[in-house]
Amino acid sequence: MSAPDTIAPPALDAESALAHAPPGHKDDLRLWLRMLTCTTLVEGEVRARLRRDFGTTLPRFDLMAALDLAGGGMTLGEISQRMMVSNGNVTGLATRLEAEGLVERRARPGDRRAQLLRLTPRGRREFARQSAAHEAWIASLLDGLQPEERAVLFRLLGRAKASVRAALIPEELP
Amino acid sequence: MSAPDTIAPPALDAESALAHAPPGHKDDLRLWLRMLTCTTLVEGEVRARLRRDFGTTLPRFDLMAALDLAGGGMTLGEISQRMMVSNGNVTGLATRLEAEGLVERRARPGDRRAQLLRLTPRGRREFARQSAAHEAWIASLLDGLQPEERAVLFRLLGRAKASVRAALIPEELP
DNA sequence: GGGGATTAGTTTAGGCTTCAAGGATCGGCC
DNA sequence: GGCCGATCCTTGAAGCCTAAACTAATCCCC
Repeated sequence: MSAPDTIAPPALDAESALAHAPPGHKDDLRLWLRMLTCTTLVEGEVRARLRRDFGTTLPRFDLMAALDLAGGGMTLGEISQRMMVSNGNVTGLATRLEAEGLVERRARPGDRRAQLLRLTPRGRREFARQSAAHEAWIASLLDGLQPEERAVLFRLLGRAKASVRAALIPEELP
Repeated sequence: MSAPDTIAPPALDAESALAHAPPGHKDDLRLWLRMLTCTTLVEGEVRARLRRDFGTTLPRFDLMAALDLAGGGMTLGEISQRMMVSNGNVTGLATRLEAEGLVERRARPGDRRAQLLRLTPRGRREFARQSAAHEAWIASLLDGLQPEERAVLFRLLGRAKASVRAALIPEELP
């Protein structure tokens, strides 16, 4: 018998590395790792392009996207819920975007605790450019899928999302 | 006419917020946002549980998982490729894990540039505990999916991954 | 051998992110 | 009116992450 081949396989990601693992109850794990790989690939590419083409970052873009969608401004708390990040995180992002003149803080009438964040005109212009490019990037990255595949994938991801939320929410009650 | 209702809709995530946007070429965008939401939900829960139950973090766990799978140790470069993160990132993670006695650096025979990273016995024990819990968490989060749904989702995510890689790789040639 | 390109890893500066603690404000209840 | 708890936001410490510049070692081709 020749020497055992212990050279690591040239796997590119964790999910592929697990592809030849012994069978077991690891199907869910593989599914999760594949989803994560997929997301990481897209996200990394979007980050790189936002930086290269617009000199901005994904969190900044996400925050501006939220503001753009909600025409009337949002409080920092609403933003943090929408972006699924912590409060303090949004504080910092808002501060940097404000310093760049892309968003502005405004007092919310009748509540001196809260502040409404909204895009400045310049912020709106900037975001419009970024948003158009972003949409095209995503479309091109998913270009290899057939229309029906997209529809089924969309539906199944919705089912997955519901499954995760159902497993999550009951535990979050103190 | 009464005052306009400018209160933001109570959407929980970006994808839901987009659900009633005007139709257009935004299907891909919605698909992507749904995938991202799904991933973010799972990832956030895993992070929280790793912290709560084991006092560790997801990047640490991921690095140890890579080492555990590759019995003979991996170089920092291999790890950074597998985890799809930068070189410098792995340097820092390895340093922290080494300080905790969970991994150890070893010279690679015949190449004084590279070093092999491997789990210490204690690291292997720790990871075994964490890994078992992690696998159960994932299974419980995806519990709401039928077996056939999982199979189809797995296949379609594979197609999506291939699509993204195909759109990516040609551009990375200088 | 010697020299240039390549590869492995570290360092640095800056941004992102969380958790936990704290300050300010609001609302309701007596 | 005055207090108590809840809500909104900020701050601070620590870790994660990247890009870019750098050092050290190896490879290779002549």
